[in-house]
Amino acid sequence: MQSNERMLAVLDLFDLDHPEWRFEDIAARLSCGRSTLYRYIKLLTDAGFLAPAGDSSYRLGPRIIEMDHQIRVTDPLIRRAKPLMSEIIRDEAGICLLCRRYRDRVLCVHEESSTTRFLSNYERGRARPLLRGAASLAILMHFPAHRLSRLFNRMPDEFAGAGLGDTLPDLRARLKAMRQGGWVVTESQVTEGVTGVAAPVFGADGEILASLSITLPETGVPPARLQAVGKRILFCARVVTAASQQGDAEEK
Amino acid sequence: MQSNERMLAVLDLFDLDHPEWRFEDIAARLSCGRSTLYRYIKLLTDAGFLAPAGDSSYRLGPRIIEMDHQIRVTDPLIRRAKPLMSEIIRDEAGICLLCRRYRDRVLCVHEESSTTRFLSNYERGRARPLLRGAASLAILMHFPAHRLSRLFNRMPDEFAGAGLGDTLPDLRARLKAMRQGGWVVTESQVTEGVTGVAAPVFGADGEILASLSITLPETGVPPARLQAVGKRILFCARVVTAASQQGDAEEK
DNA sequence: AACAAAATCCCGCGATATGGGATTATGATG
DNA sequence: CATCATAATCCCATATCGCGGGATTTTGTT
Repeated sequence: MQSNERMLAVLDLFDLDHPEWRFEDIAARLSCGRSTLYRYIKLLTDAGFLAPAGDSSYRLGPRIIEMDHQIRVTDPLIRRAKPLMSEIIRDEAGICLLCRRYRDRVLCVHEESSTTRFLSNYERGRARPLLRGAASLAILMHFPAHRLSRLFNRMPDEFAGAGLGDTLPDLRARLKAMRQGGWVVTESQVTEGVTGVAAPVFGADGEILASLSITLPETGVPPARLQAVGKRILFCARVVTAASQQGDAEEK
Repeated sequence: MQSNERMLAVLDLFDLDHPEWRFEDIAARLSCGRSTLYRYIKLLTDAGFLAPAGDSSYRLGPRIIEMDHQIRVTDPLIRRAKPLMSEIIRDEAGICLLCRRYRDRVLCVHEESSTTRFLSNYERGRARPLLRGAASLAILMHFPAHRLSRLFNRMPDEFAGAGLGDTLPDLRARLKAMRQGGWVVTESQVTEGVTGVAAPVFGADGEILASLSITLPETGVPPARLQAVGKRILFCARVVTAASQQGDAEEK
């Protein structure tokens, strides 16, 4: 299996820092023959995944926009969480996020914002480190043991750097303490000057699936208020979890 | 070239009406061997384009969300139009849309909404018929002659049904009249009870590229107000066009 | 019309994609 | 834990086609 991988590798070149690629640069990066690459690009362009951007350059294409809309409208997790998230930000100025695991990161898959908009650079479609920020930690603290081991052994320095522990037992103890709190609170871990409050959402199989969080546009939030926000977020996360388990049961 | 097409054909199965596919149904639809299809699905899943949804079912995956975000943040057309669109809906209750050609339809690629939210079923990522609605007509009226001929000859009934003309000369005359107005106004053509006002955006090559429009949540809008809105939309569309031409010139 | 660059076509052979059977992994149940 | 059914992966030889550099055509600019 080579050809299909190579074609998908073309799409993998596009990211926030390199949103547009010239033909020759793609060819050089992927060590591809000219004819072969023109063939891949023609296929991807015809399918809408790439779009010509002039001067033998290409950008990601409209089919992606269309497919993202399909996800937004039909994804069961998003549909279950959305009304709760809308209600959350009715009461609290901030941005409510639904995030899920994606590779070794956490991806925001839905966002609801109060009318008081403020700058947050964590929005739908944005992937973030798994080890920082409430939305991520709410997922990490429920990681299955073997997965956690594997991850820790792969990047111990990152765990230490994030203040999560220098050893695996240390890490486990910290995550256990977080779990017992039910929800996570962080300040300025991802975005300066904000407070994150997040709780876990589980899938039908009982494994960690996502997190529901709110980003408040301030730090130094009074404990009583944090408690109230945390309880609300936890409550709503549990509703989503229950809906997922019920929804899956009904589909069988 | 067969294998890559077949793999992309898997992704083409997913739409709003069929957001989730079972393994056997994909296999039956695409007349694919089991091993082959498992291989495709593994590749697409590993790359993030598909996600397992339980019971041998799959949905579109997180990489799409991520790539859509990349488009949203980096696409030059969207970036140029966005501030103008934000300003438009500051003055007018409604939904401002940026739409572009996509196959034989028109796709909404960006949306700005005033705080007074109302139901519109035309949103970012949603493709619409090329022959109905202001956003579409603003593009159609500037279609190059040969393209228009080809399209008309492919579906004359649709043009007649949309009230655009029974013959090609008739159609051309109507589109010419629209062009001379500078912008297009439609009522309830796509969504009941709304008025659409749209103007064309051209690319650096002078060809029609997109349309900028606003959807007002009412019909029977007084002519004077329509005139003012139309002028504003046209002005902003011209700014985007000029910015595109300038932007492309600067990049050379 | 001239020219340069971009994109497409050509072609034969070596690489690999294929698919059905065999095997392994997984999840549910008792 | 054992059993069983189903889902997913592996195997393999052969049929298919993907490859890439040169040739050719198309496109855009002057």
